[in-house]
Amino acid sequence: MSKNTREQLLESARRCFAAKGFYGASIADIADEIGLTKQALLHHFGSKEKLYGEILKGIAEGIISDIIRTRAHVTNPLAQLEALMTGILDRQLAHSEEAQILMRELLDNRARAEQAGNWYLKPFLDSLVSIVRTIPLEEDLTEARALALVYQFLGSINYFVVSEPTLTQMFGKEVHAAMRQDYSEQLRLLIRHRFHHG
Amino acid sequence: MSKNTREQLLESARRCFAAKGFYGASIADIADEIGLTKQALLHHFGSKEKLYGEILKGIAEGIISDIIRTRAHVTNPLAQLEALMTGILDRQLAHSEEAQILMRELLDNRARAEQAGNWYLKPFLDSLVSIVRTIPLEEDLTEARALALVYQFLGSINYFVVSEPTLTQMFGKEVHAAMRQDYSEQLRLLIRHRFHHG
DNA sequence: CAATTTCCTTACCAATCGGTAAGTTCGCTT
DNA sequence: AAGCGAACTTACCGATTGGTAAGGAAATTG
Repeated sequence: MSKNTREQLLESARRCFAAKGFYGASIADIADEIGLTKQALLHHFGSKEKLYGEILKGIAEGIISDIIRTRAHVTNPLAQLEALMTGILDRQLAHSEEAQILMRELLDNRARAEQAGNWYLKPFLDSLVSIVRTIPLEEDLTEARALALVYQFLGSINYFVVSEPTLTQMFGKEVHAAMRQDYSEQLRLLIRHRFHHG
Repeated sequence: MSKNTREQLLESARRCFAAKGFYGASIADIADEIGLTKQALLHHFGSKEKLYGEILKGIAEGIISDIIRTRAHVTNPLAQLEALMTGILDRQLAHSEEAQILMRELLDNRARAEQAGNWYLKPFLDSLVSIVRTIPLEEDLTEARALALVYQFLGSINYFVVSEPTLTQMFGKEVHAAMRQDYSEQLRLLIRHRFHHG
């Protein structure tokens, strides 16, 4: 039964951290959401920071294993890039709390001043860069240029996922549903056009 | 002298909210940064929420006035879109606190559950959509499709700006400086390629 | 010169934060 | 049946949060 409680706490924490951020979410809220006291949470995770750390680790592992699975099934580098990006889009849309937490992490670790190398997703970025650099006619891109390119697509994806509530608020449910349906194709178009050299 | 103090408080608040978010930044910190007590801040702004509201309003006004200025100088719609996007990129890079605050707002107003229409930047998005829909061969895009398209570029920009500390941490100062230098051109390439129909 | 307003202070408040200490209640082992 | 550790609870703790109340100094106004 302990395993279950732990998983429930992690789920609740994922929701709370996504919605309110690390500072805004209280461990009392998180525990309360599944009918426990904050001391029960502390019993399982030791501290708020450790709980948050486990969540970050879990998210990174999920994303990276997704990537590895995708890379195994596609060989052509451009198709691989396309598959990876739409795969990430689908994943983030399905688990938008994860996208929110990662976006917040991007904003907060400036303040938290974590030591270098502590970031879980660098291998993921590195593999994207190396894929771009094997695309025909793009082999001699500098690391910075390839990274900038990759980052444009990643930015599009994450920004869109994270904007859901605001977009729905501003343009209505129907428009956002249509956007969501189109986005995958639009992303593919964007990538293809970018690499379709005259 | 009051005007000066007010402006100093706004600047300090902008920095703090950008770095720590609405919940993470305390009014005591903000006031302390210019050598005052939090009660002085409350005297000028009434409450934390009102202070934050003024900052949001200021940011939106700045961006929108930038847009209006740009639109007056360029006529061709594709060139206009390009100029607007690179203009926004430059602006956000120069005032990265603003980009951070807007990104946080995107994440937090889900939790704050603000009433619809309360968002300051809708007119800005609307004008971008209308520009896209006047680009040759794109006239019959639906609103959702045009918005998705615009959002891809905006996402690229804001995500990049906000990632500065993390990118610097992961890849070093030099790589990030190179990325920053390239990003404007890469953005232009992305836009041009996207609309360059075979 | 007197009165008022602006700007800021110290003093205080209840609420909430993350975390510690000390049980209690349970199921499992020996 | 005795013991034990895991899973929780209530009861606290000091620190910090946003905000109120009251007053003082100084400039502005009558």
